Amino acid sequence: MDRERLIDEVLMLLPVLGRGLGRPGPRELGEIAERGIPVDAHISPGHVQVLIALGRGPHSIRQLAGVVGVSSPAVTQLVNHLEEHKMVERRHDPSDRRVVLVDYAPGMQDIARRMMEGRRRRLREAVNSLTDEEARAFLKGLRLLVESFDGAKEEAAHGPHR
Amino acid sequence: MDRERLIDEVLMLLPVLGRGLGRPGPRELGEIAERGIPVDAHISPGHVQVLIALGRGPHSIRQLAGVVGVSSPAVTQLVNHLEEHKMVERRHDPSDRRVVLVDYAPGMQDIARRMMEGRRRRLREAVNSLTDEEARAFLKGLRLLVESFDGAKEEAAHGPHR
DNA sequence: GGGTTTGCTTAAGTAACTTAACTAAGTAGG
DNA sequence: CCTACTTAGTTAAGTTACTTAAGCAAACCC
Repeated sequence: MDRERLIDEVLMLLPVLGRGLGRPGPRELGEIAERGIPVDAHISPGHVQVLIALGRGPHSIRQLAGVVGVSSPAVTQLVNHLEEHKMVERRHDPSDRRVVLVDYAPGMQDIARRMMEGRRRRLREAVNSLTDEEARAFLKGLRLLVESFDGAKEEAAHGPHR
Repeated sequence: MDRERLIDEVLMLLPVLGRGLGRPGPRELGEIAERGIPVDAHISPGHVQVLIALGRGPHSIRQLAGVVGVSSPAVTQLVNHLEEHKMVERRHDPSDRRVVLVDYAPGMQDIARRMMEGRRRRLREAVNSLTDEEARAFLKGLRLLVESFDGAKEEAAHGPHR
């Protein structure tokens, strides 16, 4: 397939995905409610990213900002929201009391995972129609794309003529 | 690779891409300005999608909404913005005067393409590090994902218990 | 030729970011 | 140590890209 046409199609599809990820997914709230957990939370892509990142252990605000790809004030707001809904906790790093360590609230790791299940289910359907090889290529493409955007960010930071 | 971990990684990466697509790309405005075209426009992913869609000929607002994946009021606003900057034109379909046909403003097709060149360049770099086979698998994955989100949308529209 | 439907726009509201300005904690030199 | 600088996080204010609801005008339908 012609590369230029492929690029056009990717440019058409990527924003659709970006928006789609933002939608709640109809069932997720109801399901959690059935388990007796008071979640009227609206979970955005950013929230999902934070919850997944915490799966690899506690993170500082700054670390989360890097991983999620947004500014620290944005992470502060994401964490505020998750904290209000008792999904995560803040505590101070004892070795450096400036840094705020964010972690799952006690016992919330599994529940957080279930909260994301609606989104994960749809993703799983899509990924499962791919062969192992295709899945690997797909992920490779995504990573390359992310890299290229990171590059663009730095380019912008150093000024257009550098 | 474990599918579940792959899904987590995709959930981490997709929002990053969604946001990245939104950034202007530092050079693009300057470059256009050099060509003497007065573009102080801020071009969002939605605008890019509209401009690409028009490459396949004029579209009604409703058609654009479908292709771009947003509501018609949103398209109205996108087109307003593009029209203010003389990128596109509105005209009435003579056979049905309700429908507004959107098309490139005269001579703007090439220029529109150049305006998107910054974004396309970064995308091209990424895509060009893929083999033909990988590129095909990547596109296939993207399409599947988009489908799965479209499905979710209808599911939501018909109510959660249907 | 009234009544419904369809296509688009206008209006109003919201979510998720951004940058700039501030506070508090750690670090280093004299 | 205390003053000056740096780093981590939050608060504040503003922007953008959407959403739904309501309105208007053209087309369709017996």
